[in-house]
Amino acid sequence: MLYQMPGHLIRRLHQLSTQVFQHHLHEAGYDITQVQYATMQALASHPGIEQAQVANLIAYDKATIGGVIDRLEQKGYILRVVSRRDRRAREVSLSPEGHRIYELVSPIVISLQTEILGKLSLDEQEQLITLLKKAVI
Amino acid sequence: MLYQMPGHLIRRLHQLSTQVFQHHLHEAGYDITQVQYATMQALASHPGIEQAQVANLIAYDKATIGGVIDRLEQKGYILRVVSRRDRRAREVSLSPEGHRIYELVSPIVISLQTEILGKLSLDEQEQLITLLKKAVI
DNA sequence: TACATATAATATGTATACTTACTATTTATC
DNA sequence: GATAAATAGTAAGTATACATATTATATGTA
Repeated sequence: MLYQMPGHLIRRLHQLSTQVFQHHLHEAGYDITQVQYATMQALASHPGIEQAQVANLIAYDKATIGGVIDRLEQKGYILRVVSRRDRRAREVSLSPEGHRIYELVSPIVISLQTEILGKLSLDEQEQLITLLKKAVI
Repeated sequence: MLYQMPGHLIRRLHQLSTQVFQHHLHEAGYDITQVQYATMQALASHPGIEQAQVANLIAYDKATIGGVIDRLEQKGYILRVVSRRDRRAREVSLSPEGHRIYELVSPIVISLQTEILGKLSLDEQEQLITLLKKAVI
């Protein structure tokens, strides 16, 4: 009966998704997690954004994003400066090195997405993505 | 483009699922997580099972399950004894109190499943569950 | 302008989630 | 029966994930 519950199935698929991601990136010699990639993606398309906006963009808790950004900063992939407009805020952007890594990693990330749903036909993958999008709107 | 990636969508849905679960159980006065419930479910249907088998049943890492079982034991919901057959192993089962809580909580857990997929029609929910099952087999 | 309210980020604490290493014990092999 | 290999569980370390509290700063209102 557990195996019928969406909650359980979603957890399993998330687990699988994380494993596929980690496996491919590690294989290619990168040490970047899914959430770190999502953050870099947000910064690539919105340079100079504030931390709180990063959290909004990728649907994360601000405390969680704080830690993610700490680690990306330690790796030298991110620049974080106090905003002149609002001294409470931190403006975050990719460093040149961060941008370079982002460009190198993106094709890998895009190509592994199909493998996450490898048990499904391409048609079913499309259906699932459509349903997932509708479910999380 | 991030919003097209299954990995990202799955993470979002997992996040939503966890929130719905936690909200309803907290509302009802229980302090039990999804994983703790899954563990109790496994023990309800397989009393006296070993920890490693719990991990297999609900698809978890043995180190993670060790921590989950620690916390359930602290709450008094679980009994853990060294196996006489194999002194490395720990046989785990629900305590009477754990069983009582499991019975009380189960109807709540079952009823909240639909809410996790609340944005979808019942038809779409069925479709999604079918696809998820196929994806994680 | 004083002060209440709101907001951005950090700090703290709890609970996953997994990896690698380690201990205790069992099983297989000689 | 001795010993190598395998297995069950724990320990330590890293990275989410979120709730609550705190600090610093900004904003709205009397």
